[in-house]
Amino acid sequence: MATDSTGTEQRQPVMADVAKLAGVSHQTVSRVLNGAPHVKPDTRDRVLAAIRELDYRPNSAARALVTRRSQALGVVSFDSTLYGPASMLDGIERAARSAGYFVTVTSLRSLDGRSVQEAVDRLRDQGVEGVVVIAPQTSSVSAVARLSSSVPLVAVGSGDQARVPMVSVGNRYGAGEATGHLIDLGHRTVHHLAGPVNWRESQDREEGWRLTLQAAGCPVPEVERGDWSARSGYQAGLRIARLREVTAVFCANDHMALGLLRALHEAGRAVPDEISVIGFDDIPEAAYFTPPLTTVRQDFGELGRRALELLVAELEGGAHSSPTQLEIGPELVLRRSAGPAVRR
Amino acid sequence: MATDSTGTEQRQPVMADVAKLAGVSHQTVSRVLNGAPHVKPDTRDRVLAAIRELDYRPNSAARALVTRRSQALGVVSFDSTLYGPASMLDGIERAARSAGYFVTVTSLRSLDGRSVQEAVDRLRDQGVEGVVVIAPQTSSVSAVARLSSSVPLVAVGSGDQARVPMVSVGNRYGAGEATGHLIDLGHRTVHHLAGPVNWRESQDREEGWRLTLQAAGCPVPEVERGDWSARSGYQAGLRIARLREVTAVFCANDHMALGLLRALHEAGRAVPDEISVIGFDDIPEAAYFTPPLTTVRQDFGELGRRALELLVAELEGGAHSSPTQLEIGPELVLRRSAGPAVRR
DNA sequence: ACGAAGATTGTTAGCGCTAACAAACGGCAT
DNA sequence: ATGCCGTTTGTTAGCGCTAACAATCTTCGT
Repeated sequence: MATDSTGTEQRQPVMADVAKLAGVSHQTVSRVLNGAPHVKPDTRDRVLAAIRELDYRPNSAARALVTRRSQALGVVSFDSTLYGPASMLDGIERAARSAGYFVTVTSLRSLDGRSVQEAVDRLRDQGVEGVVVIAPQTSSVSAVARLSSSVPLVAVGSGDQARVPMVSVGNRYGAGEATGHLIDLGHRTVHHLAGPVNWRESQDREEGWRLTLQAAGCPVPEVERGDWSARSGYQAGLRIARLREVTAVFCANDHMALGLLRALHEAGRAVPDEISVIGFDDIPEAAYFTPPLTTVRQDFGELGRRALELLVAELEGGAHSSPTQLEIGPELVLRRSAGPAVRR
Repeated sequence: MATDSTGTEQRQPVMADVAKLAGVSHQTVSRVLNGAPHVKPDTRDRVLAAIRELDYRPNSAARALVTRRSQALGVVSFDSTLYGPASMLDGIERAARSAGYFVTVTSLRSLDGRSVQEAVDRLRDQGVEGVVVIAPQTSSVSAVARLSSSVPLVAVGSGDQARVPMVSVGNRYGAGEATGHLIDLGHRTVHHLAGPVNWRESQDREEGWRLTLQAAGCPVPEVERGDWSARSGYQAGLRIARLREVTAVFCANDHMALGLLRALHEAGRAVPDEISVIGFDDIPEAAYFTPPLTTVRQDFGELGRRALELLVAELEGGAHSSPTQLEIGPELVLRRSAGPAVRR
């Protein structure tokens, strides 16, 4: 109708334009677009040709309005600058794309309950069909658990307390592996440089460490604590370097281990000859630390992928047949920063 | 109308429901929602109360359909696992949020023209109002330039060849600073560990290095080349360690510098006493390398933020008054990995 | 050759919202 | 009181698409 109003309209073509050009009804165009059955090949070809000729693009808002499906999923992430969250996001996005969804992200600086709730609401208002929350802190875990959300939601993080589907890594197990390895190496005990108290992953790793120590009958030393950053690891390292009895340290993540390594180096304490160090994460740089870092690898990408699969299953399956709590096993990667205890 | 069909409908409330409850027309509800003038405070309050009572959420698809605005922007990123892209994405998202937009991401593994074009198309089909392309490779830069896109588009990357608005860091300048610093320190010349040839940033940094060397009358040694990874830096380092005449190396990024540091250490070449090393990026870990890395800081977050501002200006300004090519100045950060040349 | 059962296409009615216009309501100058 | 103007509200049309159903055309058995 508008094609002839001024003659040179250059409005985006709509389905009706395609229909007219192909000599069919708009519904038939819709059928072709959606792969509906019962369209004569000949007709389909004409429609397709018309679509190409006009460079027609379906309007997603109109489709979303009537189908009530936006093809969009939301991700609430925490500081997506960090390697972990960034990798998970990446995994999520890839998996989403291959499942036919778009991903809308929103990155939080703080993970208190209100922020998470707000972010989820915003996303939901935008029409996402489901949400993945990258929720490592305990506060956010409980926030997620409390979420009065009307969208399907999956959490990636650590822990099993929340009442939402969640995929996480076996932090206790990984910490146990690392600690056990050091004990096997002959260390009398293993010190621990932990992450922030209010992070679930930090708690789990600490617990894994403690339990393993106890099971082996080793004394459980005081925990040093950092905030995940290399800087905090360095500061903790300064303290640890002064403790002559320390021969092995398990760090809750690689960044802190890096800082620790640096502090130890400055203090003239040789790694691994005097002190063994093990990290957690296996960031890509870990193999090039001085010395190369023995660490516990976790596959963040896989984590994200699984979370997304869970969400999609919930979205499309309807039936909640799939397990609602998933744990991915981490893996100890041996490098040079941990060696046998040597008594001098 | 549906509230009484089966009695216990639990369909999401729509504007009409709110209108009925507040005793006004749906248009008035719309007016309240959109802050239109000429609504009696009393009426507004009643509408607001009804909205709260029903927990009404406007349907964004319906709004997008009629307003032709989706409130969504797209980001095409390259391997958002890397620190740079991840930080830019983060900056973009934050800026977008505060400007009232959502961000839909799609992360590419390869940045050839077809992939970029496809990604932009996908995004556009989804209804984004504009797109930011994080486009560091030359192939993608030209791809972007060629993009037959009907959405406003801004690129973040390096270079000024493309015909699209772009924000980038002063790679030549930064490389010059680093190289100049080493020359000032008394080094006869500076070697260069470059990035992949087809990356624009790599080319620019190399050019900055070369020009500075030439300007100072220094010999320009053969370039070593890596692929940005610590691993490739390590391998290049193995080669460099054998070259006795090398006293200073400028690395095109921090990760390669890390690998180089490790190789040098293994080869027993002291940094900075025997060889000085400077990186580029200033990733958070750089300060904790052994030794702490002197490097050129670039503010990725700021880059993303600026790109988004440019896009929003284009979107909302209409008038293309703002400069269409922006460059952010990097900054040399002095740490311990670079020191005076010492002749022994 | 006739009707039933598919196959294929068209028609109609919204999805939930905003834009545009129309109507109703007040206040105030005359 | 009368009419004019600005304020406040309501009514009517779509936005571009899909769902549901109606209409038409084939094909085939008998």
